[in-house]
Amino acid sequence: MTDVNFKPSISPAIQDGDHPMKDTALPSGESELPYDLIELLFFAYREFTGDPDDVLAQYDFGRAHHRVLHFVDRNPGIMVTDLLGILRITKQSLGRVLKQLVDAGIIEQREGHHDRRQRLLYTTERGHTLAVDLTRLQQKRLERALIGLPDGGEEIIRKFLLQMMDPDARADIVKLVRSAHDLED
Amino acid sequence: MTDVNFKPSISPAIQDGDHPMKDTALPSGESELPYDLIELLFFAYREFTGDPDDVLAQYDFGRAHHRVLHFVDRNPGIMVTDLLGILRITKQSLGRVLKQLVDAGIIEQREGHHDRRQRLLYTTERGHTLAVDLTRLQQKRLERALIGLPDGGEEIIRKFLLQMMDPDARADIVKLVRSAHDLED
DNA sequence: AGAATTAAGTCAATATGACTGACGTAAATT
DNA sequence: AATTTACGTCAGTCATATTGACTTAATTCT
Repeated sequence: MTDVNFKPSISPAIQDGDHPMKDTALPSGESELPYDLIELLFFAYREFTGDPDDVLAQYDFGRAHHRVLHFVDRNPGIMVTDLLGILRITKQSLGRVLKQLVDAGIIEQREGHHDRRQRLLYTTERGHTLAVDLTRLQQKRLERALIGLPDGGEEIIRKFLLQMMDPDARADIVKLVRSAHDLED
Repeated sequence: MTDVNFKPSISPAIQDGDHPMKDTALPSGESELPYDLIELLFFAYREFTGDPDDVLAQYDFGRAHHRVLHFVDRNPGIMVTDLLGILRITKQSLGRVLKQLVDAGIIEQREGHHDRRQRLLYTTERGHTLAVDLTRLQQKRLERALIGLPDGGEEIIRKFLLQMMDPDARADIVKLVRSAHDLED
């Protein structure tokens, strides 16, 4: 361990009261800005994506590999083009990560039957196992987060997250996510 | 525009039914894994962080700058050490980003009164304005996401996000986020 | 008063994941 | 036959992060 502060005091210095402009005006309703939700989203998402990291590190993989693995495992036989569309990265970016996953025996490519230009993507048995392991880590955190919510809480979370998407993107997302289709109000 | 697929069809090739192992077994209750929440979180967070990008690009800033700006604006007079703790990055990483923000007149550093080693961080007037502008972008998306949720929906979201954190980290987060303190169950 | 610790910063090298731009090849579509 | 699509590759770059070593100044501890 070198320089990094893992568990800091997190106590901003409120010692001297001469902040330049805070407390002085709040010109246009700034006090109503949803700072709490914004920050909670930041911290929650960081924790959420952090869980799989240790496991992935054992394979010399990173988050990019996780994302590819996840969506291939969830959409067996997906085309490279469609995967690029989901991840919104370039094929050059995908290329390196995908090659490493194929070389490691996590993902395999098969020629399309109807269209022989396609290299359809599948997880191998090992790859599927890894994908499920990582999902279970995230499942644990989600289950803890859902504890104590009122009835229908999970549905509310789902609706909230879906509505975070631009309206015209929602249909596509719902199609992709599948199990969320029951809240297409 | 070159190679990138911005609005793809997102329709995994379900054409050929010979997936290697899917639909064949589901050995250990995999069907109950919360794939929908996991994917919705991924897409929702991407949209959420994507909003400020265009504005930031005009200043030649990226997400790293946004995070620093946000937490400095929210915690005027914060110590460098505490900021490092919140962001969980090294001071070398912070160094470059912070220098650019200071050079651009977005953040200013002042010597601590009680401890002259400290370089307490404040947003300038310009910096504060930028921070608020970015927050308002995210506010818009959040408000759209909260539409149509039942009464107490926002509280449920807040509780969910807070419970995504490890229990021992929650107190610190609550202290930092402040406005969330009413749900410390 | 002297030693140890803390706050902040710097130099140097490296890794990861992304990007742009330009091309190439095979297969399908028009 | 011409065009488009699917996929891949070569080459260079950028943003953000890392590790490790070291310095300076100021505070705290003994």
